[in-house]
Amino acid sequence: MESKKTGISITTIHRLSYYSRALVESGELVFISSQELARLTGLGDALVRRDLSYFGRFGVPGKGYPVAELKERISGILGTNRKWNIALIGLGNLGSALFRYKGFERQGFEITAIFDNDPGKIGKSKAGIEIRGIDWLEREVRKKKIEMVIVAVPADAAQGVVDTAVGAGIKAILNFAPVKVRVPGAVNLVNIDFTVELERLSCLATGKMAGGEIKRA
Amino acid sequence: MESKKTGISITTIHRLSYYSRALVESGELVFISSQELARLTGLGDALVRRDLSYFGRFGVPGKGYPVAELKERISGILGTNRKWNIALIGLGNLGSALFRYKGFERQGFEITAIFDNDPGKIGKSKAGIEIRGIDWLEREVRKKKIEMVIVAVPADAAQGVVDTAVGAGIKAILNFAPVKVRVPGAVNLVNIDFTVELERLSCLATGKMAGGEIKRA
DNA sequence: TTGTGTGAATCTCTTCACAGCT
DNA sequence: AGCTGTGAAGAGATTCACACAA
Repeated sequence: MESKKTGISITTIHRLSYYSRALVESGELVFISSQELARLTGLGDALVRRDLSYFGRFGVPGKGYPVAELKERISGILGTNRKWNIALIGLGNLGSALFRYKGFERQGFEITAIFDNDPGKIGKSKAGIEIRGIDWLEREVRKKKIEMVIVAVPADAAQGVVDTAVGAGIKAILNFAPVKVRVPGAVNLVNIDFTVELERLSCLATGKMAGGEIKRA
Repeated sequence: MESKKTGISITTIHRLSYYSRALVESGELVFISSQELARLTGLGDALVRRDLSYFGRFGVPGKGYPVAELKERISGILGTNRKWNIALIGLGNLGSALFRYKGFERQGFEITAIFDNDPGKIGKSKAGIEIRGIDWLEREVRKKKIEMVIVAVPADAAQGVVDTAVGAGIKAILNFAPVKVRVPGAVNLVNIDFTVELERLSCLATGKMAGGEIKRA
């Protein structure tokens, strides 16, 4: 299950998102050079070329990369050339904000089911989606062909709902709860942890550290 | 300005947050071994020791690290042993959710000023904090000793408010807008980009990539 | 001439393995 | 005996620098 020989590293994947965004912003160019892409993303041009070389060689010497094809290749890799049905678990402050967040739909991500354990919310609807208890998860996953869940519940409930999601066959989880949740190796988990990021920031802002300077990203 | 000889890397910083959290969960131990800390965080024990060695040597062979001192050291590095006054810019869905987010206060982060450009919101109060237009930022930063801002505005407004914040002397910015914002070298910027993380997840879930497997984090 | 693709060099992070402290 | 701290090895990631294609 671990990496074999060749492989796109996770850091490259991360940058692909930025290239993708830069391409949208770059307007109506037909070709774009690694140097221009580097400028738009704040990265080095050699790194851009190295990253794009994983797709096989399709840059044109003297001109750059064909923008349309590049976009297509990247969205193929990122999985944004298709639709993803997502279940949102937890409709508190954060969950509600995420539900209304506009950035998701544009990339083919759509929240099509909502779960919460508050009896006051269960049965109500939000933008046409009925809010269910977590015990409905497995049923809804099957019925609505859900492949991804967003976990926006309190820390102490997170492992429980993640286990339920894994039990329902979910293979992709975006977790906002500030805890280390455990999943089987075959399940993909990405964490977004506000507290950790704030701490990273306060650390940087605090400046000089014991024994030296912090190396910037 | 770049790293000199010794320096704590940004990846180490990131893990310090996890150690910190693990220590809180670890209960009333007096000493904790690198192995135990590794188990709690899912990391390797050698890595834990390497990370903690940046603080100078204070682990006790045969016993482990003194928990109380370790906590103190880590919060000193992370800057969570003090209070941070934060301005929230943008009180939309996400901004409102962040304002009510409980996880911040516990670490000494407190939102003490709120800015928005919606005339319908300006002048109103939220939990005792009056909502101001962005033109009040500099005044409020001075008056309330604000050192950090959270940017939760739409993508196209982000660079503008970041520039304003930088102009007001802010040196630490947590940006939620899904764009690459530019800041002077002396300003610390941390981005939390939901779209990028979702794409990372859909990429992982899409599985085999062109030319090979993805290497897991 | 311009800009790709890539070996080789460099730099950084992680793991190994073990000397030495308690 | 148990566990830290760290040199050295290993694994990756990034940058350099240049042959080569259009």
